[in-house]
Amino acid sequence: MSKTPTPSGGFGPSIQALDPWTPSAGRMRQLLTDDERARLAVMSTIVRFKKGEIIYQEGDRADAVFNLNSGIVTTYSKAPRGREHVVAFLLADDLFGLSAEGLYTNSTRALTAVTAYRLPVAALRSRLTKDAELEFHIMCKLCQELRQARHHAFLLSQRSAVTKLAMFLQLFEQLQIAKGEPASEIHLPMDRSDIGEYTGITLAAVSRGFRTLTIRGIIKVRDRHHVRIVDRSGFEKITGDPPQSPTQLVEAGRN
Amino acid sequence: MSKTPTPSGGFGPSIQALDPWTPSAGRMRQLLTDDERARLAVMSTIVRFKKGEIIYQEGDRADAVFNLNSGIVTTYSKAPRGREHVVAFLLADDLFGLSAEGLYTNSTRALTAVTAYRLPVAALRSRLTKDAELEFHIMCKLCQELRQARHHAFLLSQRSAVTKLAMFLQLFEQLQIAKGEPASEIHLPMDRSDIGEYTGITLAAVSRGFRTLTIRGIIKVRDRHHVRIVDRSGFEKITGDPPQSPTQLVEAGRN
DNA sequence: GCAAAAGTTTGATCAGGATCAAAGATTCTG
DNA sequence: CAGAATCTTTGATCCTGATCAAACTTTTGC
Repeated sequence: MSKTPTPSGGFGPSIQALDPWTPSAGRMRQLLTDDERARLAVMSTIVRFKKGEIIYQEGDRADAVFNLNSGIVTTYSKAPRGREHVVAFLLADDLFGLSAEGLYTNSTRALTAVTAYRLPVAALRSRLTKDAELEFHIMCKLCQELRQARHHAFLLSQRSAVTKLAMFLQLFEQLQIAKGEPASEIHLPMDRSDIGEYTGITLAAVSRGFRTLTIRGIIKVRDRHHVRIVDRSGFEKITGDPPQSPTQLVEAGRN
Repeated sequence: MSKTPTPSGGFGPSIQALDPWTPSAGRMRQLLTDDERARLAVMSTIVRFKKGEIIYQEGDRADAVFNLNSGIVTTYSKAPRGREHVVAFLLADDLFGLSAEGLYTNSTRALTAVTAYRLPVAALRSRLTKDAELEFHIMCKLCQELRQARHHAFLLSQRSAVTKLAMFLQLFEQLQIAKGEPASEIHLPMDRSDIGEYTGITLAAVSRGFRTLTIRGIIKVRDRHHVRIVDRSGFEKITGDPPQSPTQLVEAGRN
């Protein structure tokens, strides 16, 4: 340990600066190039998890990072009163395995059957040392995460359960669009209690929230995992969102 | 860009990996070395803001980044129903000015009289292109921000107003410790409504929350801006936090 | 294909906060 | 320093969502 990096701990968020780190419209979800992906792939092994299986737990020694290939994963942490707080839902191409002090900072569980690439931290680290391009892309991912985390906080700061729910649906709709999938119907792979733990409301409130939106003619629930927004303007009145364009790259920045 | 450091992975939605980006115990609040700071300083100008002054607003053209020198700044964004959502409080040495698509993503206001360095984005960008060290440190800051944003989300996911308030106090206490200031008394430079907007509860609820904690003998409120925790274990029972050590650097990573 | 398990809806009750409102403190400002 | 503007406390009322619990429904495992 020599001159260490030094970060700050401010509370405040510190870096709220910079800018060029915004994904280009076309590649919202894939921040790495195919090339980079391939180079990393040779250093990794494929791992599979069954639905419900725990991939790692908070506090476990963090010796590897994962790149989700297929399926859905949820990251969560323990909250008081035996509850769980869902930090995020991870989709294909997401990287996960964040750690601090060599230990994972939260737990992850496969929500569906999952396949992922498991990349030893040591390998990634040595690769990063020589690959500035890769490092830059990881920086982009960090910025993206930061934006997402703040959006999550914003969602949680809403007072009404229905608003939180609507914002949650909106989030998933946008994710789906970013993935290039048809968006006429929103696919929610997780169950009601996961939604509750993400939105900070109870299971029962989630259910009632869906009913309320249905009764008001805002959404139509096909089945447990499929919802369609039938009254767009009513929906936007609830989320408070006018149109809101997807993030886009403005300035290439590097090279 | 040559030898780069050793970041970590991405997550959640994307980067949730890697590790070494954890502040070293000693210099929690200063991510940049004095050297780097000096090099950036020559490219910046000093700006001053009076208490209550708006530094920039969401949507303004983002042509500069700021490094807070003295005073307290708050970042916020507009929420439905004319409310404001406080994203963070910024203290000395924090960088701010995050943007996307060339526009600031939120607004900032001086909570007290403020002095800051104003650094044109173009200058920073060109500097970053040649300075891997600096880039690494900025990466550290991003990781830190991400942790903070997630902590904020966690706080907001709590059901009880008193719990949120206690977690908020805990946060400020830790910040103060990180800054190397005596921590027997917590200094809260913002007013009650700012606290409410950060914790997602109303002004009135903040006030009642302080009273509740006082009545229960957990805290003692000296005045508007000074609180002391008098019953530590009772306090920790509320926040759900046992001891919780401050983040620390595990692996130097780079030369 | 049928039980058992898991997940979901719905009900009834209750408490914690939101809201609206007014009175008390503090801190500006001229 | 007095009056104004701001911030904070406290009150009264109402409503949303938490809780506890029971009836349904869908999925899973044999």
